[in-house]
Amino acid sequence: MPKTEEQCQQIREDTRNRILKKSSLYFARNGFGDTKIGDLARHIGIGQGTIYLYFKSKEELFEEIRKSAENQDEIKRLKMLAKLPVPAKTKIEKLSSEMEKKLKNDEEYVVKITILSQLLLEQKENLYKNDLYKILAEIVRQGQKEGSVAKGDAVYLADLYWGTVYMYALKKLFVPDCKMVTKDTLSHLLVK
Amino acid sequence: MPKTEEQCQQIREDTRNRILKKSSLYFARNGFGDTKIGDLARHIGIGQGTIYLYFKSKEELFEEIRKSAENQDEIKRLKMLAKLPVPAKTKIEKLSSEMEKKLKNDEEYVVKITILSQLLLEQKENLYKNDLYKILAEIVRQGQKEGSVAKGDAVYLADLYWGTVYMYALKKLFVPDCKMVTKDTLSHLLVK
Amino acid sequence: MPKTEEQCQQIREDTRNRILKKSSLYFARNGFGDTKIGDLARHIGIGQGTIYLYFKSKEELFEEIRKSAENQDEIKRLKMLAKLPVPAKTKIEKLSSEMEKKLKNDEEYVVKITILSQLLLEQKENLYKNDLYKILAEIVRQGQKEGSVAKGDAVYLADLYWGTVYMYALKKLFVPDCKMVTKDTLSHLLVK
Amino acid sequence: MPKTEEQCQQIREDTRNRILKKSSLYFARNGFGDTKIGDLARHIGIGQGTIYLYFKSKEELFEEIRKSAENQDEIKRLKMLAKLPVPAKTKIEKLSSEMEKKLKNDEEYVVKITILSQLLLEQKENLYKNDLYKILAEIVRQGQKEGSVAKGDAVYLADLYWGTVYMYALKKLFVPDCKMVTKDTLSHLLVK
DNA sequence: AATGAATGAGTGTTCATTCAT
DNA sequence: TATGAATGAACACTCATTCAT
Repeated sequence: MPKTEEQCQQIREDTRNRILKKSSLYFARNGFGDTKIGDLARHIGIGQGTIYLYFKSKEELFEEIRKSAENQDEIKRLKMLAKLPVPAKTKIEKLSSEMEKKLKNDEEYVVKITILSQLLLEQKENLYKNDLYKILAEIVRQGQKEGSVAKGDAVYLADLYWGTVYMYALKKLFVPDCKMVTKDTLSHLLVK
Repeated sequence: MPKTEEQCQQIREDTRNRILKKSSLYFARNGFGDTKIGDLARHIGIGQGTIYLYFKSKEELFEEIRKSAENQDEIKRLKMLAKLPVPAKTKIEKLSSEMEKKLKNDEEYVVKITILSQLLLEQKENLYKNDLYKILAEIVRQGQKEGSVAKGDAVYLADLYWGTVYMYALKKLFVPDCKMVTKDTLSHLLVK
Repeated sequence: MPKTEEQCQQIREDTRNRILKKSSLYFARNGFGDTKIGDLARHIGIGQGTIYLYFKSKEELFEEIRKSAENQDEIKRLKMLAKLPVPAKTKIEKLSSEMEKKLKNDEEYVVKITILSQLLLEQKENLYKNDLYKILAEIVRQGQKEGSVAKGDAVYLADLYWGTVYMYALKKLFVPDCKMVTKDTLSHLLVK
Repeated sequence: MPKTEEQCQQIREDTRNRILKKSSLYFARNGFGDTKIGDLARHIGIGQGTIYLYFKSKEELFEEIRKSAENQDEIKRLKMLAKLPVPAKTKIEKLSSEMEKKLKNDEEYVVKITILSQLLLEQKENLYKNDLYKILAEIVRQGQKEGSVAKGDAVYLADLYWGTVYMYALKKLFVPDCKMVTKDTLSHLLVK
């Protein structure tokens, strides 16, 4: 007797997500060229052919992963933080605290930030026009007005901040038991 | 008109270095797996076969590049700096000043630091036992004694410092006209 | 409400025949290598797995189709025709008339003749030892004695005749609204 | 020392033609789906990779072969024949004589006509608008006026003629030592 | 020493077949 | 019995390496 339509739908959804999630770690660690579909499939725990039931090619799978790293939740959260009626210093400390936590515990987030950053690096332009940079720069400017943040190019400082986050994400991905950045270190990149 | 043995030797040496230099940029940008010998040869401006007159394999070429990134001049210079009879703050400022200059102007150095860092990331152990880390940590400890450097794990701080340098090297490699870190920012990662 | 054993048997038989019939058209059009089980199942309107409930493999299905194309009814009919106590000319005209009708209206027959001919072509030997050839050649010889059929190698003429039938079967299979051979044209391949 | 540009050009041209020629026989015999690149390469006597230096994919190679089968020399010759100031009967006899010779001796031509015919069959429309059909039909009409060709639809007769040629090409391709059509048989398809 | 056409081992992708439901 | 998701062997294609010139 055939499976119901719903069951099939569910199975397909699940498998697709499983592939995406497990692949993203693999690609983040090994890059595109060094990732072999055979190894990847074994790592996910499925047959090679199964990947091609869900993605047309290795390249499409990679793009799909990149797309999902680009999703806008992150930016929405940051926007909300930026709009809160609190001092910039508080915002920065809250952001740093969150980052510390995520970098420490949330592997999915670490992978996502790594992939997202590689995307930004490769775009070769607009790097600083990215929303993450623009919003953080805005907070920096607020902090400079309030006197809590050191003077200087706000975008430069936002760049320093996100760059540091990226660097520690990379480290987390590759170095087991690496030293992880603290919220204080992150905050002090911006606040006096 | 036959060339003298010396001339031949010289030509070989030159070609070899040309391959090494151009390749290192290519590998640093694309990684090992994504670098095709065909593309590389075209980028260098020589025939594919020529590469194999100078290197046994793609892997050997890559290793050669890594080796030259690992050379010890850097560490010697840092050791000498560490031994100078001056305050830690001065050492750190001198180091940061040098780094700023090299990151800005010396593409070869930028490539080198990128490759070296990738090596360290992939080693997965000993990261903090590397001489660069140990020596800088020593300077940090000196600074902490002298009261110019904030308290905290010296290795953590050394790691933060070199990580930041690496991050900006990466940025330089991928983002044209990127904002570059200043010697002050670098120094302030360590000194109060 | 459980079905009786008979009903089950009947259903199985029906499905099996449905697969055979629809597949034979598909195989005749696309050949073995270009026929994908997935496409075939979709074309039949059943699940891929279902085919394997009735046939062990793609190859067995194909063989089954070939076998049913090879069945001997055709030859029996021709043998009976050959034995009739009438002039060869009459036999040829009757045969041609039948062929015209079948080529025009009986798709199943068209498919069968196509597959059968491909079989004969690929056998690479014995082509002229096939019963169809031998019996028609016999009729041709009778006609030559009777003076109604042109002189010449009887097998050559039989070959010409069946070849022409095959060619129009092919045409029917691929070209919608193609011009179809007439009984007169067929007859005149043999009779003066 | 590098080969000269000319030499390379020549080698490339030669290899490309060799692949095309040998492949066309292989594809004609086995069809697209049953032709494995590995087998094909072995049959040609080159490495698998070599094929991909000259053709982007198996499909492109196949298309290239089809294209070269479609070339217009054939049609030009037929056009010239049609325009000659001689009776239709003579034209038909000359054409048939040529066909007999080519079918017997010119394997390249046999392959070409097979591929071309498969193309025509698969086009599913316009079959009778093809120049070969139109020109031969013209000759038939001339013959009918002259009284040498039997009455009837000229296109039907042209179709019968070319179909027979195709059928014998197929036979030649698959059946070794097959009986081959004579110029007389071909002519008598049209002339009284 | 230099080239680029040729190679085949290795990788990506398809598809006949199996299997859980 | 029927299904279609999953599988892996077979096949298409790529690319590091070789070799004739």
